[in-house]
Order: sequence, then structure tokens, then C-alpha cells
Amino acid sequence: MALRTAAIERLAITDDRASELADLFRLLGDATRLKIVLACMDAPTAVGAIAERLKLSLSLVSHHLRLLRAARIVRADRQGKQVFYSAADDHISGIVSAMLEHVAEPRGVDD
Amino acid sequence: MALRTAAIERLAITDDRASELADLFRLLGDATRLKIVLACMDAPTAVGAIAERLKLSLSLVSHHLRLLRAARIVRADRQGKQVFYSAADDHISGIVSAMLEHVAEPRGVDD
DNA sequence: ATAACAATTGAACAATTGTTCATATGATGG
DNA sequence: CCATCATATGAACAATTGTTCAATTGTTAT
Repeated sequence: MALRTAAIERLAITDDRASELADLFRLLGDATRLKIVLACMDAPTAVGAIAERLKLSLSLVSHHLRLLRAARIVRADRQGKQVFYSAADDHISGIVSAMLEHVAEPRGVDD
Repeated sequence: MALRTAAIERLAITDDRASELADLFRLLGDATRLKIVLACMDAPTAVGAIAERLKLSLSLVSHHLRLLRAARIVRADRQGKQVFYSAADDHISGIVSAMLEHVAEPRGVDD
């Protein structure tokens, strides 16, 4: 039923709404940024820890996190000097999971 | 359980797999391309019909469809001179729906 | 106040990408 | 075979975007 509702909304989607959606997808559409999302999806993680785990510069991680936070894909919680990031809600995890399933699907014979 | 499995995989995600996922998200991350996906998601639609409905050039629509088809986000079915495009599977619709819900969510007080 | 640690920000550059225009391919009917 | 319709492709340009380096802000402890 949730799918049916979405199908109806989809028919009447405005350009603004499409752009809003696209913006979110685009943020997940960079490998580095996606890995950052995945890294702080399991448990709240500090910027430095993310950078270390993924072997990325602090600056780069912070830049990406700012974009992700602005889009409410992740949320920031300051705890002393450190800022812990985590997934903003369950939609994101669900979306990533669904895409993982899509990738895992068997290829057709004609491609 | 599907979520739990995905969560486990997430911990051990490789760089290649992250890039593969990101590529898919990036394709949905352009407003024009996303509208094309939405346009042929409800029912199989010919290239010309999509272009007309969205008021885009045939060339542009075709270029985007080629990328979407290569990523198996949409599938192509030739019927005479026309080629009808439709969503490749249910994952895509589910993903778009989930993102629509994410957008529809009430904002927090502090942003 | 100062030092040290953690994270953020701004500017600049290289690389990627969306769009357009022109041309080509494939299918159908005369 | 030729003309026409429908889609696809290639090259080129403008615009966006990821990354780096340097400098800055915020927080805690001495």
C-alpha cells in the first residue's frame, strides 16, 4: 500500500520535488561519500575515526559530512571535542539495502 | 532479516562494491534523468513519448536512457520502430518511494 | 591565557558530467 | 530501392563537483 501511494504521488511529481529527490540521490552517488555514510551507519562515529578507518583526510571527510548533514542523511551529535555522526533515520539504511539487493540480482542473458 | 543481512554486508563492503552502488545512486542523482525514470516507471513508454511529456529533446532523453539501461535501472523493449522503456525491477520503485518518504518527513526544530 | 586536540571552512585546481548540435543507424511502408 | 519515422551515437562545450592545502573555529585541560 505504501508502494501504491508512492505510485500515485509519482504521477504528479513536480520539477521541484524531482530536484529535491535527485539531490539526495546525488549525495549517495559518490563512492567516497557513500562509504562515509556506511561507516557511520552501524554506530555513531567521530569524524577522526571515520577518516582513519577509510584512510581519508580529515578535511575531505568533514566536507562530505557537511553536505550529508545538510541533506539530513546523517545527524551530528557533539560530545566534548568530538562530533559523532550517525544515520539520520531508517529510510537511508533501507534505501542502501534495497540498492545492494538490486546489485546482487542475477544479470539477464542479453547484457 | 533482509535488513540484518544487508547490515552485515555493509560492515564488510569493499571499495569496488561501494563504487558499484554509488554509480547507481549517481544515475538517479540528476533531476532530468530521475524524471525520465519516473516517467517510464508507471507504464512502458516510448522515447518520443517521454521526450514530449517532459519537454526534452529526443537526443537528451536517449542519452540518459542509455546510461540507465546500462545500469539496468530501466529495460528496453523494441516494438516495431519504437522502443518502450520501463523500470527494470521493483527495487528501483521501492528505492524511489523510500526516498520520497524521507523527503516528506517533518524537519527537526534545529534546522 | 595558552597549548593541544578535534573539526570546520574557504579558495583553487583537476576531473567529471549534462546538454546541444549534427550525423548515423535501424525499422517500416510505398 | 528510397523515403520516412523513431531512436541512437559522437564530438564539443559549459557547468558542476570532488579533492587538496592552508587557515580558522570550537572545546577541554593546564
